[in-house]
Amino acid sequence: MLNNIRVHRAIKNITQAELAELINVSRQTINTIESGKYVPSTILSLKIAKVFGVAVEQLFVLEDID
Amino acid sequence: MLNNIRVHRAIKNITQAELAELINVSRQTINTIESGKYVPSTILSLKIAKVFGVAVEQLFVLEDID
DNA sequence: AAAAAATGTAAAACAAACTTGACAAATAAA
DNA sequence: TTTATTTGTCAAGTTTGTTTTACATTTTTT
Repeated sequence: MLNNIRVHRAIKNITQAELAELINVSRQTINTIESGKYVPSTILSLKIAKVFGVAVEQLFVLEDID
Repeated sequence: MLNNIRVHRAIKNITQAELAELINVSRQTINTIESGKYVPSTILSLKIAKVFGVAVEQLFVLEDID
């Protein structure tokens, strides 16, 4: 599972803390998601995608083949 | 959080068990997601959306205002 | 180069998602 | 109207996501 949060944060020029605040989660949640430690819930994915104005599919990409 | 899984299942004419098998989860997982008991992980959302050929946003809709 | 801001990381605790197994209720088919 | 298929639900257990607190490291600004 890959994600492009860092890229979209860069495009919008906001910090992890700012993104966290926008969707009401802790900064560590953003940090750990962004660094691929875990995949967020669908609710968070939708909220993050909404902030960036993109589809969930553009932010999170399935990679494992099963 | 609303979802349209049942509708898309109807369109594709597949059972809960068949959908479950397609994405390698238990039938109960599909059943409970479909009936709104909990929201799936982003990984499952992406897989389900892929099966139906729609975006995650078309399948799961945020409704609570925060 | 020093100070400030941003990011990485870790542990403990809790919440939410998911599984299995098993059975009841409803719907469809024979 | 009996049988088969599909769907609903419950409980217990495991795994994964999320929070909080706290500190270390890296990057940016002055």
